[in-house]
Amino acid sequence: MVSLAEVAKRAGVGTGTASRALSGRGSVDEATRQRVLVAAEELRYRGNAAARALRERRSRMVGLLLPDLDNEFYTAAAEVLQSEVAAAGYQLIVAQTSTRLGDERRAWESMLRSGVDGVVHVPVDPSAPVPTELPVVQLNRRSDDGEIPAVLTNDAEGVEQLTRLVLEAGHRDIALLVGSLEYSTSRERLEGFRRAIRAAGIREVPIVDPPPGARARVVHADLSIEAGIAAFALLEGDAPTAVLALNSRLLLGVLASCQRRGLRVPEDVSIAGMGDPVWYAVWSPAITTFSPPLAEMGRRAGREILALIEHGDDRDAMTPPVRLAGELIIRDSIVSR
Amino acid sequence: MVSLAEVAKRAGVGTGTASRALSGRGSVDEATRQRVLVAAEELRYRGNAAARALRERRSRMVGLLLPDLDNEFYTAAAEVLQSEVAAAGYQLIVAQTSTRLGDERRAWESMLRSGVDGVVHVPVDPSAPVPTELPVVQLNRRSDDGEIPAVLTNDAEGVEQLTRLVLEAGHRDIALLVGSLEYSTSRERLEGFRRAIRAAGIREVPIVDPPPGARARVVHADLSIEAGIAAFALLEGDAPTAVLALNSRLLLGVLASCQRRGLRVPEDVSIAGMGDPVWYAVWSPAITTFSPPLAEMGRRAGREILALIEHGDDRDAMTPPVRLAGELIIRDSIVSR
DNA sequence: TTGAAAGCGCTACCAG
DNA sequence: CTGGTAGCGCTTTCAA
Repeated sequence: MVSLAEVAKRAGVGTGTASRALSGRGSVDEATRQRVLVAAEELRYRGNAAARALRERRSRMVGLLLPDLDNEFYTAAAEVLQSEVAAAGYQLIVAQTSTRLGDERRAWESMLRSGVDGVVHVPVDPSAPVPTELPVVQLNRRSDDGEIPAVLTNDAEGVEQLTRLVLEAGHRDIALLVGSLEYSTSRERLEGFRRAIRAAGIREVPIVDPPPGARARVVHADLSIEAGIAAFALLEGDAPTAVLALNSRLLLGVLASCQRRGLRVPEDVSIAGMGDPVWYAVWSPAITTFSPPLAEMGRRAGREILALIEHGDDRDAMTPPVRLAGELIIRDSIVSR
Repeated sequence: MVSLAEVAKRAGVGTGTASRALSGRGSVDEATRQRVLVAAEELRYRGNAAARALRERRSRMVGLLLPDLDNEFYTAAAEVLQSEVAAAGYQLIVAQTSTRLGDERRAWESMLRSGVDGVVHVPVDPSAPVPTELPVVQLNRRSDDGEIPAVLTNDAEGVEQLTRLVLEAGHRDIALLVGSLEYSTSRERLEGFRRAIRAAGIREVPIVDPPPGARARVVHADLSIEAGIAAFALLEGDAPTAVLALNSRLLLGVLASCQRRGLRVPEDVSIAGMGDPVWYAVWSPAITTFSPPLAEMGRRAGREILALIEHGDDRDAMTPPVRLAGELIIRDSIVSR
């Protein structure tokens, strides 16, 4: 590894001058600067990130803490986030929180040890404390601690709209498949759902022995195909005419269940989704869905964390959370009754 | 940030002893070690990664250079790779190569500047030189430079099997949709395809004005839905009875095209895919596909890069490339003629 | 077993 | 404008 001292020697200057010439900070005679630049070029000088980080007390690295790298919902945001921070000269360090239980704490620890300047965080356990010693921006979901800056979408309104769409199509026997209430997103989505059904005068009924008639059932499930199948099985023999499955894997589970039982979509069961993985639009029927602006959210989270890092703690400028509106995409999976 | 010196002071020892107590290297009296451990705990000592990296001349960071974070094909491997290196105490730094042209070079530069100890690389431009100053393991594809260790799947055999499946179903008018020949994967897949059709006595014909009869057509396309639609359009009016679309987005494009033109799958057009995104199994018809062991590949790439980093340059031990066999998953999208 | 001290490569300060 | 130098926090000799 070629060091600054070697560049300086070759250019016939001191390390201080070489440093200033390369960084552009402080004044250097133009001729001298050129000599240094040439020497650096010839030696293929790249600098030593660790030394710089040690001296400057900042690493120019941003951490991304997410539940799961293999999830189009997060990676759609991560892609843009990476570009955003890279454009500002930062590296992105990625760690996953939920491969095993207790991993969120562990992931935070290793993030902190790595010396990142700030972290973009998709929380899993909303009650877990979030480190206060460095800038943090939460993405998509938020912790119970409402003081942390966050970039979210309008989950409640989105699901409310989606539900209204179903109601307006004449459905009166509706099921909602949603994640654990632990998540702020699930709570907000449920809230949106309830607003819509209440406004339509429909009551929420228990899953076991539900009374007949106009009704809404809510099932909480893990976000997997299997959980979607299991959740739909709970409605067994008394299937709703419309299902809102607020996660692509849950939705896939519902789709699989319908196939197995010979229920046609959307003729027998209308379906609405959340997010917009590429296959939604091509499925037959194409899936009607509420789609958060994931790319925009990733970009915004990147900008916010960079701003927090570079302009220090004007976090007041950002709380309360940024809400970026999602899009209601009406396709063919909801049919009128 | 609490430093080692502070821990040492609190424990009443020198920094050297504190360092040895914490790292476990070198001998320390058990009682002293306990004092240090307690002091570190009380002070919530985390250490300074930059200082350690500077001193030890290694950062305990691994880079991952991939075309695109928003692609289930890579992220399926990335997820496992991240866990693997994290378990060994390494951080994963991610950079994307193909958001804009020339980005691969740029991404490499910033990787190198960041001081990672090694890089797992999914090459985009196979002719671009790969840095030799640090360990590199290529994943899924390889550069023209055959000396670089790589973790691949058996693309050629896989596609050959897939093609045979189609042939055995009686198809004699087949199209292959595959990526640019630039990619080693595409070349290998094409080779597998050709082996199979040759063995069956079927000739490859040009896309424009193809002669009728038993024939195979090959279309190269970008890996997007739109490109899939465009590629299928090239076969316009003279559609094959079976299509191998060797990428999930290309396949989605074919599916979309078939829908628009009222072609039924698989009755009118049989389809075979590559990879295994979650929706393949639930689609109707469920997609028959050749699925590389992405998780296993990610794990292996992680192990190889760690081995290269920690046991130095016994790269000879690994070249030639590791091939992990994929799985032929027979479902319902290919029908007999 | 232990403490003192050198030095990793860099930036920023200070004197010239 | 420039070179010398201190010092960021750590690990690793080296003597004691």
